[in-house]
Amino acid sequence: MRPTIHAVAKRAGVSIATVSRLLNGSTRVSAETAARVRRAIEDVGYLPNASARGLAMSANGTLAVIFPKLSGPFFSELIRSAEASARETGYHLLVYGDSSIAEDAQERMLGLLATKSDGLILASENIGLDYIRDVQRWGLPVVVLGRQPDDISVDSIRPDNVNGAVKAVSHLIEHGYRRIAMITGRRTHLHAADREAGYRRALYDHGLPIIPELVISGAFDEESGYAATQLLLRRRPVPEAIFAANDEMAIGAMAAVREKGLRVPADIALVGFDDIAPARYVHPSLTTVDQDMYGQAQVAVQMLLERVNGSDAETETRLVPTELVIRESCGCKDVARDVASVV
Amino acid sequence: MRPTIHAVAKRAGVSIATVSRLLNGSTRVSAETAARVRRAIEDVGYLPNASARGLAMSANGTLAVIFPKLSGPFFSELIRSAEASARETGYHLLVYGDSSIAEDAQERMLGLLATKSDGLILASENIGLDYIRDVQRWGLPVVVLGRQPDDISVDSIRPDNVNGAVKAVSHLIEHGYRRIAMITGRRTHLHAADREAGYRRALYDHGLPIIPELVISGAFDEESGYAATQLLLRRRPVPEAIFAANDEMAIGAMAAVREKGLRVPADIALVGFDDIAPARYVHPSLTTVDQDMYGQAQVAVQMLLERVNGSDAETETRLVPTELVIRESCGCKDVARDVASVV
DNA sequence: CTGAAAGCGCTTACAG
DNA sequence: CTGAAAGCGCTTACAG
Repeated sequence: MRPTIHAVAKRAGVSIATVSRLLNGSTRVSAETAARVRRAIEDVGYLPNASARGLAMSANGTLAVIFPKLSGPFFSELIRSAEASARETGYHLLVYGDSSIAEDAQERMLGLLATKSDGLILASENIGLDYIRDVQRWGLPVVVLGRQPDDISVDSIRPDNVNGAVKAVSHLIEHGYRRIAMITGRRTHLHAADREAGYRRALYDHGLPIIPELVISGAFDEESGYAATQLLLRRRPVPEAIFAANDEMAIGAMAAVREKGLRVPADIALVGFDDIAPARYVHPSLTTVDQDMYGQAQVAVQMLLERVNGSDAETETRLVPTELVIRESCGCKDVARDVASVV
Repeated sequence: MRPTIHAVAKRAGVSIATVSRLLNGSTRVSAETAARVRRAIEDVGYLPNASARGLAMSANGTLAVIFPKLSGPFFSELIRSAEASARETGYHLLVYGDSSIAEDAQERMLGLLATKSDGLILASENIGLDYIRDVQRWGLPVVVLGRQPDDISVDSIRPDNVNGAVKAVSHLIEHGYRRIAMITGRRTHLHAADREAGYRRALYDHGLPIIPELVISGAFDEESGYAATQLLLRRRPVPEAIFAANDEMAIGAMAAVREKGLRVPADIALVGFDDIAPARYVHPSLTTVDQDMYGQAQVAVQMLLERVNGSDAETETRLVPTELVIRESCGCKDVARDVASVV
């Protein structure tokens, strides 16, 4: 039997109300009594029961995050960051894979999760709007990360795609490249539209024309980046540089360029977006834009806690700054001859 | 106000005991009543309160994992796998970074965590034995993953390092290499001793001598792998292959070999251990041993649940099988000329 | 500053 | 099969 607040009270010769007050930082406890109670807590080895506390306060001091099938580093930054932020503010973090949600009868899942946490970070694209609505209807604050729920009023966080793309393309322009192609994605894709907008803005700002035949749509995977690049390489003159809307497509592009017997960046420079793990290890290493998942998760927790603490401000989308990560593929650095880039 | 069990009972015209029985799968409810209660639950949109339930049952249906500063893919496999296994058995998963634990006054941290979960997976090397003892004293089942707590009786999980090393070295031997060096670690390192034992066994099984000057100790990082290899390359004759006790050291070794103007695997073959993310992306890609973090986490949850469910069997260490991942650095495949390995 | 008591929302013997 | 009631371990007005 674990010691309860009663054991502490008995030992200290006070009522449980007093113990509780001390525990909850109330000042309405005399110094003497406080000392005695603290000793008693030590003596009996007391730890407050979270369920009892949760029941009494109707709050459980826990946040939940539903995580997606992200690639490794994104995933770990997401969880690490959310956990660290939660911890800092005294919250605990519950995690759920989005597949757990999708498979179960939503009701049940919702139920369990909804009564176990005070707020939810939804970091997956695979959860339907209905789920969000259910959670909201239940009075659980939600914050969405990495997707764009248009038809619903909910707080969300996203990387500053436009500025990231502007930085990437401006960097290429500053290298002296003028004929810069882009591999984009469907306009409906959360990030594609904004990254393309950034591309256009950078060209515009530097007085360069947008050449429609240099903008090709891919599907955000390696294969489509490869295919798009094959098309781009048939344009005359051949583009001097390619900006891919994500790293997967950039890596596909790299393969296509190589296959043509051309070199990156000597013949064609290349910049991606996201800074996924392989970006550092491909050869040449890929210049790209970091979307700062750590920062995004931090902001997510922060926004969520505002809601948990009762804010009823209008829902909003918070943009997290993106940063250019300069490596070899843009032509800034000599391409290493061996594995040095990973040593 | 969220609906409670009373609202359901009222609507269904039964007592809350009956609702509770239905919810908990008791069969002692007539079909008619059950149907009525189920409807009522739907109608009022009822979800059982986890805190109340936890308090009444003195169990909260939650497992906790303290995670380490692992590299990306290990980390995500650990969390994903633990979450999936927990979910399958109806448990929720709470996560904590080990730094959260280390910094706080242990008491508080322990307190919060201990009353919020029914069992703990400790996947970090950075937690002192005292912490484990405290948790155990509190009656919370613990299972340790990825470390070797000698002085304490606790269940643990580890990869089958010996057999992994045997496979790796045997593979090199089957390639025809005879003069096989090893970069190992301090004997006190959890994995080093076993991996070295596997190396020795493989040589022994194939009737090959163990040449002391070909076994050099590193520190499980790239730098020491690099340094150890520089030494190895001064041996005469030069080793035909190197088995590094982990991938970081193997990658360091790769750099050292290259720097000497030698080629991997043509001049010196190389095998690592762990299958970290870069292993796929270095050039040539690294043959290595997968320590199956997903499987380890699965077994961890399973062992933990046995304890949670009351098992008082002797504590034990469960070994999770390791598997050889054949890539280019052992000489099995032609080394790709470009980024094809990542495409 | 402190205590007695009600209440948070469940589960589960105990009767019937 | 079903209900009344006690109890899980806290918090928090309400008095004093």
